[in-house]
Amino acid sequence: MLDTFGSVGRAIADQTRVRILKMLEPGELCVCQITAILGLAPATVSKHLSLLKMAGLLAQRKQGRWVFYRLASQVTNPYAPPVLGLMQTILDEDPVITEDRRRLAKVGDVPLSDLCGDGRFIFVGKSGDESPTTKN
Amino acid sequence: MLDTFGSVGRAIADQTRVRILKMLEPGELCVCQITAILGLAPATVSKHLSLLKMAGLLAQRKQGRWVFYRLASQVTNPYAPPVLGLMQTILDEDPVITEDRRRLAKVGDVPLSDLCGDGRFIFVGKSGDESPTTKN
DNA sequence: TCGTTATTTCGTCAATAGACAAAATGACAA
DNA sequence: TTGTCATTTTGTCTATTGACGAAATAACGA
Repeated sequence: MLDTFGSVGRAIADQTRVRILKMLEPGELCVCQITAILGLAPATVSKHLSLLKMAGLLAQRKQGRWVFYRLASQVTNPYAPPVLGLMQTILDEDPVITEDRRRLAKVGDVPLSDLCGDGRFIFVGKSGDESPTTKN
Repeated sequence: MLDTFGSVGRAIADQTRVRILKMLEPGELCVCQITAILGLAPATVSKHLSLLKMAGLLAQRKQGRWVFYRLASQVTNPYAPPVLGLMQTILDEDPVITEDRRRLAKVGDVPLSDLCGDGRFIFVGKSGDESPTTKN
């Protein structure tokens, strides 16, 4: 019980995982999209996603090679819904979160088949000079 | 903003700190009372209390040599109230929390001047064999 | 089948966190 | 003042966490 709550507590104790939860509010995203927005190594992102899923905060959907994550609607951890509910009421004005949203808007416009491909598509810098750069 | 929320997130990510928050629900407690219930070194408890206070979850009152901590009512961190509110609705059936409450009831009966005094009063074991033992 | 690609798992490393003892601080009491 | 006691700070140790690259896995397409 304390452990179950603890898994949720530890899940939201990390800035990167909070960013993931916030960027999934509008809807599901592919791992490569999340990776592109965060600018972290795929392995790192995968670990965070796995932890969030274990805590019952995220759910997973597999479509071919791609894996889509979304905020959990089915309750596997009784402490997940109130925490998810709280998260959705806060941090909307945070500069990091709004920047993530800006990147998310651009990511949404790029077909997955272009976006993935081993980090060819990476967002650099902040808003203003944030035109996506393409390797090669 | 993300940092401010992060301080609350990290605060509740630790089991010991959750226990502290739960045992303070009925009202303020002296550091030595909290220490007696937790069975941890005073320095460790002090660190946890300081962290919870920094996160805006606890407030402090000094009375002579003793320091009393209580759940924060004044808002110094905008994310503290919703989290404190959530905490008070959960974990009431958790075995660790209920055992802490049992110890709390006993601690309440002991005058502070007896309770403190360098760990003379320590709770051992679980309910059933939990008669407090007194060194000397 | 074989190669390619998205994701996960594994192994490693540096940074952080939680534990304690010892020392420092602050406050009462003689 | 001087001693005592509750609490905090400091230093140290170990365990955990978050990061990455490399290797393993899983799924598509030729």
